[in-house]
Amino acid sequence: MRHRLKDVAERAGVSVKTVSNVVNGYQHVRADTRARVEEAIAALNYRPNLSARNLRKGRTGVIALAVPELDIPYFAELARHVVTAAADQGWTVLIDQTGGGSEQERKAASGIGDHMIDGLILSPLALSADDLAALAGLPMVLLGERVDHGPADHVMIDNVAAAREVTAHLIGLGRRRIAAIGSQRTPEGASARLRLAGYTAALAEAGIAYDDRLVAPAPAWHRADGAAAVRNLVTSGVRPDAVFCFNDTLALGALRALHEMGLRVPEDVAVAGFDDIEDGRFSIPTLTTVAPDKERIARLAVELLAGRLGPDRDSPPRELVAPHHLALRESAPL
Amino acid sequence: MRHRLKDVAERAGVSVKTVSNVVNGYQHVRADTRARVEEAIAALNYRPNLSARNLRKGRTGVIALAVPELDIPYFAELARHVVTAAADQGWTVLIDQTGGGSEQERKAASGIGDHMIDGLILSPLALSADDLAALAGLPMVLLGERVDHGPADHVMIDNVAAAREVTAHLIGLGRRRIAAIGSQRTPEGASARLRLAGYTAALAEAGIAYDDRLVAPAPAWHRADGAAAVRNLVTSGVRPDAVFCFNDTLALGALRALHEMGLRVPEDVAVAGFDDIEDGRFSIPTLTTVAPDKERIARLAVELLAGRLGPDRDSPPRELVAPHHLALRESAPL
DNA sequence: ACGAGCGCTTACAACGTTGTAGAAACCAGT
DNA sequence: ACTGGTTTCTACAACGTTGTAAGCGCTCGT
Repeated sequence: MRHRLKDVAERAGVSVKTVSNVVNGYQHVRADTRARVEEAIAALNYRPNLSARNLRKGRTGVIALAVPELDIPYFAELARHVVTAAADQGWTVLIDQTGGGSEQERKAASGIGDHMIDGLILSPLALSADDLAALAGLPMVLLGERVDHGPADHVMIDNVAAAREVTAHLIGLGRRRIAAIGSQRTPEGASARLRLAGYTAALAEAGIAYDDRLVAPAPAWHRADGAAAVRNLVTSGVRPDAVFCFNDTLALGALRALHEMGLRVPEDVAVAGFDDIEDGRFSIPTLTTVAPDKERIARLAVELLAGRLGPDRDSPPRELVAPHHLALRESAPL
Repeated sequence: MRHRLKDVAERAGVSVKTVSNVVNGYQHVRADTRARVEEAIAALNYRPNLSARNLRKGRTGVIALAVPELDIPYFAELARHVVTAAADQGWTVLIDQTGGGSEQERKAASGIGDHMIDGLILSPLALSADDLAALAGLPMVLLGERVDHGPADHVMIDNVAAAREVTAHLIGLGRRRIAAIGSQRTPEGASARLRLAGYTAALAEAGIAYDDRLVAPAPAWHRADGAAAVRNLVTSGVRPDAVFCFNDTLALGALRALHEMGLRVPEDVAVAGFDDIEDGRFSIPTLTTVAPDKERIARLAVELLAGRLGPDRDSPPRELVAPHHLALRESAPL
């Protein structure tokens, strides 16, 4: 059923290597020989055995993408773009779910299918720069905010600026009691820290006093956490007139909780998120959010990895910043 | 930097095969030999080369999951469960995005990374049973409704029953003008056909006349399609008092469109979906839906595939039906 | 017609691993 | 010490591919 070069060679009456040459597009093969070989390949439905090829070449043509959770829309959308960008390089993407745990992430980084993958695009939550440095084995590109100036290539957006812009937009709407949802004190909370920094910067610029009762922590960034945070804020008597959620799923949860408590969005409370996931374009109301250029992020990551596997093998780590913009929708309109 | 069995063997003063035996947990290795080898493995940070192992064993420990689109929440959630279930078997999952195109699906089925994967879990949209039969090369498990009694193992839920139940629920709420959104006449529309059949069956049981103006096609099953279908229905003067959407993203789009047109859910129009995606638990209003047991579907698929790779290699194709239930929420409450 | 040169093809070895078969070492029990 | 059996270890070959280097045969210029 499954044939090898040898079978094709016998059928075409040539050597194994000649078939290999045809398969690999080697130039110096006589036209009629090539035709005969190709006929045999077609007849036997020959497919190269990649394990063998990899063993020989030391390359697999497979890269891994490791994200915390696949069913978080942001990562799913990102994954789609990475798969597409990788296809342009002729790569297949093996997707790994780390669950955000450091052990899982370490496992991913130290070589999922050891030698099965040529490189890794990792979106780390739990691992620190030091952890990662210890895992230098595999060519790696990091996504997101976790590790700045780490030991590996790195693609991110300017979180502080983005958070500042979206907060300034809420201020521009005349809101003064702006809550921030999603703060985290753990070392994992690098994104949270940056976005919080942007938030406070915008407040400072507008001369609004920082009130830490308006800053709500969220252990994870799921819808349920956003909803819980809003309920806490409102029932504890802090009356925000706007909410900046550190990602869109938090914001969708917040919308839900506000609705349940009879508060109107945006009239009573304006809401803004971060990530621009598809859901936010159809929620009720639609969601104002920071829109990172995911397609660009994915493409940059893949290109950086391609560099690492090729000419830039030993160049110093690079940090690339992808653009973002504000998507103004109903929850905090223009 | 990267070491081989041979390096470990030299350091431990044993043969290559003994190291291999230690790595593979072979029983008959003297305790002190084993200790010496393990010390050497640790010292050199040895990792087996999977390409070589695969070449030798003919197995890769990698299976592929091919779905139409990763950023459709249903598939993302399913993917998460498949990855988890596969991990229990010691497998890694390579995720492939077919985009629902027949060419892509064929490519996936005929061997993504030829010889790189041991088996395939495919959620086909475009391929027919005949197409698939031609691709018998790879052990395969199909998900969903596309191909009944096809040439491969198959996991699904009882779509007709589920659609009948949810429609009956809407009827039970006193609704009589129940729209169905998502019908498709193309061969790709197998799920659509089954769900439509359940819908009509429920109408018939309740003695409600079928009105084909209430049945709206949807080219794809995205939020935008659901929104467009509802707008069409309402502006064309058909006044439904309930809408059964053939999946949840359609339903979320429908909620949005109804909201935009000033219709209240569920008071004016009740809405039900299909899939029980996370979004539907936080939408405004929350979404009544058919909840397939995704975790079970994933586990069954992985187990079937494990069978195919093992003892049941040549047993006839099996069809397994996973359970589902109705999740009653605000959009069409009890 | 002959050798140089080139185009085309091939044999061989190697990539790192494991299955097979058998050798060597060990352990009683006589 | 010797046998028979078991445990522990090893040499060798093979998985399917491609790089190397060399071989063959053709063309062409003289």
